[in-house]
Order: sequence, then structure tokens, then C-alpha cells
Amino acid sequence: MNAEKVLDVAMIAYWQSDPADVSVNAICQMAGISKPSLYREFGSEDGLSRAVLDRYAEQVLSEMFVVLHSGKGLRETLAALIDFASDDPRMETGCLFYKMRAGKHRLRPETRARVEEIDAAAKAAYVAFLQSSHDAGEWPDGLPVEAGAKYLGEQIALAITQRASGEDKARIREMLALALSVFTRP
Amino acid sequence: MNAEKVLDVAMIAYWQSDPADVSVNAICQMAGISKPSLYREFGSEDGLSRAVLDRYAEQVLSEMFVVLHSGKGLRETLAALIDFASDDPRMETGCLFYKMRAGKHRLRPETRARVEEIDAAAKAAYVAFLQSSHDAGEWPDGLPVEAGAKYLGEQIALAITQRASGEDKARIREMLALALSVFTRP
DNA sequence: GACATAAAATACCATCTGGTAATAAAATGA
DNA sequence: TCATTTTATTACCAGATGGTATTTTATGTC
Repeated sequence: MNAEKVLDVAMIAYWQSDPADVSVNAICQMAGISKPSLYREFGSEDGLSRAVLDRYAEQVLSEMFVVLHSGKGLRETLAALIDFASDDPRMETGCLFYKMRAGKHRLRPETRARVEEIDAAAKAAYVAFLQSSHDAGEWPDGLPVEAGAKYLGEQIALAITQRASGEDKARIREMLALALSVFTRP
Repeated sequence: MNAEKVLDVAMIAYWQSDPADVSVNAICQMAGISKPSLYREFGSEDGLSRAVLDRYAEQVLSEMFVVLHSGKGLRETLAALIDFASDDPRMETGCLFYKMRAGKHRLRPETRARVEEIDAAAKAAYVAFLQSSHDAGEWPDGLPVEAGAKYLGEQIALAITQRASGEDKARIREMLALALSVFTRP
């Protein structure tokens, strides 16, 4: 019984469809283990999904944060975000974190709390990025950093969520670029 | 056994939480009827949810379309859409149609087909509205009408979906206004 | 080999789901 | 008034869900 293998199997299953649509039984079957084994390792379904989310955060989400903390300019970073959201093959079936956030009311306490933590961390990263752009003077007048950060985060989430529903990549890029053009207005 | 009353009860339940989280049993209990009564009237859960969606379309969605077909100018209509999405008390718990669309993979065939119909009708309404704005000359260069329509529709959906998650109305308005400002750039 | 210990699996539990067969109640017609 | 037909209810079904008590299998130690 390999805990890491189980986490991988569960992560892929949750990620490709939706956490709410994948049962503990199905995960056991896919991982080739018995249910009591899984429950001894993770305690509950909540414990499992929380562990999966942890793994997803450090394996996938961390790379998104890298883009935000690259220290490059506003335009370049926005372009990288657009590339990631609309073209990266890893986001082809959407983002597990956004799927969990969208169905937050269906999550049990541990996982839900972790989702909120990550959400707060992401928001902080967006704020830090936009604040540094503001300090560098590349920032439109009359738009508070906090509001811009929230807006940016939601637009990225929307784009990635649309990837999960099979939307055309070119169109997603087009729309996201349009949405983010408010940051680079002449 | 009053079919309309059952539809009302089911609509409110689906609308306030989420279609996927309300069981047939729960609806029967809330409506004070027995399950076989419901099944004789609507045939299946799919039949019920489809009937609920029909009712929702003619009672609620129709009013959104009225705004689009009012014949007013671009700015005024966008302002009305922003008002509706971010302030209308009926959207306080989100939009039943958007909830169904977001969980489309969980719907059975009848209801799913109806969702797709309504989606197409909404898209057509957005296109018609933007086309008339284009013909009136109040339209930014370099943005195809089709792309603008899709963008507009998704931004409204995003705003209303955020209402369902308890987001602050003022902030939603702020973000939606920012997103739609691309249509009224100087 | 015998024995304790840890890890696994089988088989089960209560609860819920959508859906129905059998049945009782009530309305309707002659 | 009595028989027929509608309408509603009770009681049930098979299947799935999250979760466990019990039993089996392996692993090391004397």
C-alpha cells in the first residue's frame, strides 16, 4: 500500500472529473487497494481530499505562483498568465483547486479550510504582484490594487474553468486578453 | 396535488442551493406530496428539473432578455445589465440557469438539452444587442461582435455566480463594471 | 517451529438515492 | 347505491455512498 500512489490516483481522478463525482470506492478500485487501508492512512474522505489538495498545491499551484513572483514587468507577467491559463496542457481539464472552490459547500471541514487558506494565499500573491507594478508606475489610474487583484484572480479562474468545459483555447485566450487589457490601457 | 405548487417549491429549492444537492425525496417532503404523485406528473427527476427550468426561463430569464431588447444605447443597456447582475434581489442566491449550466455534466438528457437551448438563445440575444450597437457606431474597433457577445455573457454569469457565494455586492459591481469597460473605451 | 504483531482484505452496516408495485382512498358515473 | 375509474399513499426495490468490525494474511522475533 503506497500512500503516494493513492494520492496520485485520487488527484488525477478528482482533477479530470470533479471531486464531488469521484467516490472513495472508485478511488480504492483505481488504486488497487481496499477501503480500510485507505481509511487507516487518511482517516476519512475529508482527510484524503485534503491530502490531495496539499499535493496539488505543491506540485501544480506553486508553478502559478512562480509566474507571479518572477519580478518581471506588468505586461510580461500578464502575458505569461494568459499563456498559462489558455494554453498550458496541464490545465486542459481545468484546475483542481478551482473545482474544489466552486463546489466548496460540498467539501467537509478540513478540505474546505485548506481551500480557503490557498484562496487567501493566492489573493495575497496577486496583491503583491500588482502592488509592485504600481510602485513601478505601470498602473492605470483610479483602480485600487485590492480590487485589481480580485479581478485578476477571478478572470484567471474563469478562463481555466472554461478550459474544463471544452471551450476553444483560442477563444479563451481572446476573452482573457480582453479582460486583462484593462490593466494596460493606453 | 397541485403541479404548479410543486414546481414552485422545487424551483426555489434548486435555486437557493443547487439542483445537484436537492433530492426528489426532499422536494416531495417540502411540497407535501408523495413520490408516486410526483412521478406520475413529471415522469422522472429529469422531467421535473426540465419543467422547473422551463418555468424559471419564462418567469425570470425573460426579464433579462427584456433588458437586452429594450432598444436603448450601448452604455445605458450595459449599465442596466450591471444593475441587474450586481444588485437585483432576485439574484441574491445566484441564477438557477447558471447553476445548472455549471453542473451540466450532472444533468440528465432532457434538462441538459434545455440548458443548451437557453444558452444558445442567450448568446443570440447578446449578439443581436451588440450588433445593433455596432450598427449604431458605438463600438470599439478591433473587437468582433461574436467574441464580444461571448465575453459579455460570461462576465454577467461570473458576476451572478459570485452573488451566490456571498460576495459583497459593491465589489461585484466594481469588477463587472471594470470588465465591461472594454466596451466603452474612449 | 511457535508466537506475537502489524497490515491487509472480506464482508458487512446504516443511510441515502431514484424509481415502482401493490394498495387504499376518493371522486365520478349510472 | 353501487361499481368503476382516478388519484394518492404506503411500503418496498436495487444500487450506491461513507465508514467499520471481523477475519485473514504476512512479518518479524524468540
